[in-house]
Amino acid sequence: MGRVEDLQIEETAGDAAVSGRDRMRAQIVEVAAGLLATGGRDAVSTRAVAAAAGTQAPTIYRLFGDKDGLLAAVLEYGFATYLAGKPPLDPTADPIADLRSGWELHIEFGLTNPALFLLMYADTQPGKRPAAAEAGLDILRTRIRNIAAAGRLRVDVDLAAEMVQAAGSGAVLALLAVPADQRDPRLPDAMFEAVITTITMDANSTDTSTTGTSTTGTNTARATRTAGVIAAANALQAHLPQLDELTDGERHLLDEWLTRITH
Amino acid sequence: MGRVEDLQIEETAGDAAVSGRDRMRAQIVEVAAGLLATGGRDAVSTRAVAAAAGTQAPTIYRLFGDKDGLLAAVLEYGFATYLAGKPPLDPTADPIADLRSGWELHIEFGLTNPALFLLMYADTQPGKRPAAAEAGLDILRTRIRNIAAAGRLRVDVDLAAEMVQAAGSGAVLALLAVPADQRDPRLPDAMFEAVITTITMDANSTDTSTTGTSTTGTNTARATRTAGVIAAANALQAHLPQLDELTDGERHLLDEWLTRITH
DNA sequence: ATTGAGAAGCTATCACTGTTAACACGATGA
DNA sequence: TCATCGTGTTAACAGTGATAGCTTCTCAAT
Repeated sequence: MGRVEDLQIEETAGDAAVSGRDRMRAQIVEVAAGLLATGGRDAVSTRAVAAAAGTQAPTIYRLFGDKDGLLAAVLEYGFATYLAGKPPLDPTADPIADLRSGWELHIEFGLTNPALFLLMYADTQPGKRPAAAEAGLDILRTRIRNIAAAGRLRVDVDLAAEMVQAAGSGAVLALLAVPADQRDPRLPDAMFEAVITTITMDANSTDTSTTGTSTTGTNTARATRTAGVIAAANALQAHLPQLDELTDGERHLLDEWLTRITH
Repeated sequence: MGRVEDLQIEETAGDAAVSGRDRMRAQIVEVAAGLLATGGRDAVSTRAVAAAAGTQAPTIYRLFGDKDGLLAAVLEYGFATYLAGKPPLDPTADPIADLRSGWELHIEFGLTNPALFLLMYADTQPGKRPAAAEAGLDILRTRIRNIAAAGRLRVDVDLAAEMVQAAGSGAVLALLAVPADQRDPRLPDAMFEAVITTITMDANSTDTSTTGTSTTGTNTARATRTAGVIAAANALQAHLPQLDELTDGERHLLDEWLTRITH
């Protein structure tokens, strides 16, 4: 029998008694979040969490109802904690840049908290979406509404938000499904570019953007300039096995060059 | 600890014995697939599967190693079964239309088999992708390669395939996370539109236009393919001075090869 | 100050899970 | 004929989520 919990009790002795329950609740959530982050979902068992928090399994059920309640609390806590560690919200200069920052927030959250991210978007039984996912969607919806307010949104806000969220979760899932050293770092940017050009329209027909922060304009300009080159390289690469005019060695070398061009 | 890795050794043992084993294996997989479809992931327990298949739990471990092996077999079976019930593959008229049909195949698979879909794309522990997911990606990659062969692909094949897959899984996940009557039916089409306009270019916006694909003739397929090769080589040669990715020597050598191809 | 009520701790337990060991049966191949 | 190996079957082990029921403690009301 461990008498270790005396320390915690004395720690909270100065606080009000009502905070004892909240303290224990918070500690359980934090411990569970730690177990989830280090050991994945299977590491979060009621007994393991209770032991690490210095209590017993029934306490979890008294405070959270059941294990799903605990996981929901962990998800909410983890998401809120992550958001709290980030710039709370941008004022606003360019609404599309603001959306991009929200996008990057989501991507980074997924890549740094895979277990939480899976809980958030991929663990749900059909029909129910966790509150944290709804909160994330609200963040996107708010920023998209600013784009709409600027008169640059092509589709309705709800569809645009779902598209951004779907693109983000899909990109993160695709990245997570592959070893870290084999991930294509261009995927998130490419996905955002695809969605943003579909749901928005240019401010003017002429590119008046002077700030270098927006990579959209420069990338698009460069992309259209070299699109023909890349398309030609892709086409040649697709036909590579049929290039009887080249030797095996030449084909191999050409493949490397074309990959260098297209990537 | 599974000590059963001799699955492929007794392939040549006997006919009756092998068929008996395979029969049992197939029945277990089918039963497990049924349980997964009706009751979700939690309904697939070794005892439940064994009982429904008329055997005992240890049989599963002899045939599949462990439960993950069983689930992998179920996923493979479910995906293959779904594909078998669909038009096997299109010949080719418009490569983009072909990609769209592959896209719709994936979306429909996810919506009609949520549990399998989650197993495929959302259940993976970081770093490992199930074989069925790789197979699905290959379907997309093949069709995208046809777009590249037509000289209309803006980005490299791998990135394009990952984008399409990410957009598809993200869209399905977003749809599944919401009650069926609240789903926005425009989401999949909108996502495809976003991706396809980003990764491809219009047929007439490139100097490698392969309008010859519609030319008539007996050897149309092969003839147009070589025509596409030559067009791509010509386009690449025209843009040779802009290929900053290559050194002077490489550019010179590439020039010789392209000349050899086009002549 | 006593008391009563309710919250919390704690043990034991249930039904179930994945997984494995151990034994019995049957056919197969030498 | 015999030894072997695949298979069927039972039993068991270690954990899991979840509850019941007991004990202890706190604290406001009397």
